[in-house]
Amino acid sequence: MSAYELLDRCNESLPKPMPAMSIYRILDFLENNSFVHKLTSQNKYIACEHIECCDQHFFRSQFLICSECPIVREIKLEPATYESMEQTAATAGFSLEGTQLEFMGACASCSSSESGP
Amino acid sequence: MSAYELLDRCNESLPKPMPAMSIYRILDFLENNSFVHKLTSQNKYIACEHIECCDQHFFRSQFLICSECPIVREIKLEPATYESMEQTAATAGFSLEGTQLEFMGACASCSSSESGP
DNA sequence: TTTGTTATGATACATTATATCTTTTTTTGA
DNA sequence: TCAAAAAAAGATATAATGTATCATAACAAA
Repeated sequence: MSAYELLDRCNESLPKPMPAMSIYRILDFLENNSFVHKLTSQNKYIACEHIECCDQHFFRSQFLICSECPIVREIKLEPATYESMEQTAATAGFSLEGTQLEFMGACASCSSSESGP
Repeated sequence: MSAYELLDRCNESLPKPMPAMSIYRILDFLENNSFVHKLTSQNKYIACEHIECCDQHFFRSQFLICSECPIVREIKLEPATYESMEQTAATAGFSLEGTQLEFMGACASCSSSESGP
């Protein structure tokens, strides 16, 4: 959901309205600690899908974003795939620090219902 | 540059100010035809780096974005790399339609001057 | 020419994000 | 312990980015 959707959601259950700034500060913290990721192509934020599986995010993610429904999957990127992209970057003289890998497409249920009966 | 930076640039050499809407319409057209790409993590637009090398964009790009200077490189993604990501997506039931692959890091000249003498 | 369609102009507005200043809380170290 | 400093949170305003909408103009087809 977007920062302001989140804000509205919070305000439903809060006695006083929360300022937008707070949401952004909280999101900053959560992002820096990999509890939340930002989908930059959507300006939306999602909870880390691997938040329970390990203490820290030692891997890179690729995000699969369904164009027809709100589903987003966060998939661990294959190390070999990452390395190949890193290698390509190195060839251009770039040293990689971070990635933002977003894929648009149709999720399992949307792509089946689309071509369905 | 951002849409509004572009707007300002246009307005410097135009008799009448151009409305923002026009910039976005023009950018839409250019994007749809792969003359321009949007860097969603920056909300900025760049001219396609391969605009002269072929009639159409039959490849995917990865963007290398320098964190310290305005340099952005658009690199053709290795087909094998793309296929491996596509395969990972397929395993999760996703059919891929588009990608947005952005890499943050330091360009050749910034990474050398950083650790320099 | 008239009619329908598509593109542009213009304005307002919605959405997303940050700057900044104040107040509160926490830390710290004499 | 408690005052000073530092960090976090609250509050407000505003900047930056992007879209909706309606009127007008250009263009194409009948």
